[in-house]
Amino acid sequence: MLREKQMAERRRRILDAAEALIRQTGGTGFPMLALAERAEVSPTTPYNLFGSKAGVLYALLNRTMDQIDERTQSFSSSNPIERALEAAELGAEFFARDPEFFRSLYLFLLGVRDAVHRPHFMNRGLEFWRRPLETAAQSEMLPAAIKAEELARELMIHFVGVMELWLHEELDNEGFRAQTVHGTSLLLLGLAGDAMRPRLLKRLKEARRKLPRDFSFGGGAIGQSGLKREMPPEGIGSFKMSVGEMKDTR
Amino acid sequence: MLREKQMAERRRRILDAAEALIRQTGGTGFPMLALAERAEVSPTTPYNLFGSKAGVLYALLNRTMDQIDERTQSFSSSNPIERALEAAELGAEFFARDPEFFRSLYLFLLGVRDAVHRPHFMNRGLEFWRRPLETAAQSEMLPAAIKAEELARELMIHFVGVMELWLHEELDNEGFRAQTVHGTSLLLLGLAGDAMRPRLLKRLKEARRKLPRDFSFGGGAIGQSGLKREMPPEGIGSFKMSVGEMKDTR
DNA sequence: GATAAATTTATAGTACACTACAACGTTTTA
DNA sequence: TAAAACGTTGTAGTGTACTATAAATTTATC
Repeated sequence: MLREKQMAERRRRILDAAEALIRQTGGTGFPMLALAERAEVSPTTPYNLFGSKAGVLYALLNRTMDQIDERTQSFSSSNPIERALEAAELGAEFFARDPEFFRSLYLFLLGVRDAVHRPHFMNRGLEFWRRPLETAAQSEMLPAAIKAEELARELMIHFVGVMELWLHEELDNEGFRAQTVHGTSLLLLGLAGDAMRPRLLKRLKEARRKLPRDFSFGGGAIGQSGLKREMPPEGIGSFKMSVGEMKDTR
Repeated sequence: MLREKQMAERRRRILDAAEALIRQTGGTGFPMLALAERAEVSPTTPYNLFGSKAGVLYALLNRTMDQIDERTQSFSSSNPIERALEAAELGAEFFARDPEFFRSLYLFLLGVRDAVHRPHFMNRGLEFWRRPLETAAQSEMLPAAIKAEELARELMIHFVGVMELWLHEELDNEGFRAQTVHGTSLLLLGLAGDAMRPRLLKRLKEARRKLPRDFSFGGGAIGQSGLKREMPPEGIGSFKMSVGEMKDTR
């Protein structure tokens, strides 16, 4: 009993320390030793409790999402399609509200194979998109061509794609929100009945205005696939150590 | 002149070695020293030529895509919507045809901040989706609510999202293809005129049958956000070293 | 209160990416 | 042909995640 309580306490301290370090250093590049010191545990304890650095960060992400879960419980609209749009705005807003923190976390976690924490997290994401569509199943809102679950999955997939651009800074916060709403509207548009179409087209057009103007990514062509020098003009230093925000690590 | 030729030759050897090592070891976890040895260059040369391990891998990815670029140049259909569906199949097929290789590469590169190679690569991806829609701009195929560029971007975003699931093995090759076609159909459905709708609905339904049956991810709930033990039953060993396929590195 | 059980701690060690720098050899220039 | 410019090489070194293990400490049990 006491044992478990103390373990939970240590876990909490470690996650607190990790969050503080991310905010302080602006990335996940902090040494595990610094984490242990700040959490006032031994250097090996984070490994005992979370298995790896990725384990710590996934647990932190999950905890953070717990804290905000309440927000996503209530939708003001009674129409499934409207609720899906609400979810899109809510989802984008959630991450865009704390960009440095989430970008750091995701940039690290996206490239990580983690069979422990990731499934929980992905289920949670799917659930987030499924909820607004719940009543759509029995209502006549959705045509027979698709099930609510299938649509939820498409909405999540789109969101993941937008997120991927956002966290690589190919999309700013404004673009993140706009692109999410834009794609969500577009995905819904194909299924909506004539009654909802005008509403969705309106949302599409609104979001469209806030989409990034230039649809290309910085940099551009750098010669034929490795036959020329593909180094940045000002030298290597500028990107050498920016790999996943980590100094060396993994 | 000769100098450049030799440098290109060294680059080629390094990329060849990297590809061979990935196929041999089934991941990107090989040491840079092994890469240098296999390419018969000094340990520091890959850093001189590519800046980092990520640089090597991005260059390799780009080179690989060069080799297959021809394939994506021709579409058999004259209808933009049909061509977009062709692109969806082609895109999924391209990666699914060599899953170990691309999964390794992406799992590493997704989590990496790289201002040098990534923009080139993303532009290339966008171009891939833009091409089938090229003639859609002047034709009456697309409604005024959206531009071809905007649609191309949505298709790419969706593809990126599907890819993210696939490379984390939350989608197998079959699911990758089906989900890509499914989402592409759905995105197009909202914009298609009445003439194309039946065709798209048919594609949607076909793809739907091949979608994964269970829409949840393995693992599932693991207790309240880090207050309980979140370790795998059989111990830590099974995932400790699977972080991004790298042993330590970055 | 004494003993057993479990887990944290401390320490030392491994493997790796990446860096710095001086010496070398090769290519280019004059 | 001589000299200069340049990139590669070799080596040594830094910082990091992660591991192994034995000792210490804390908790649970009798």
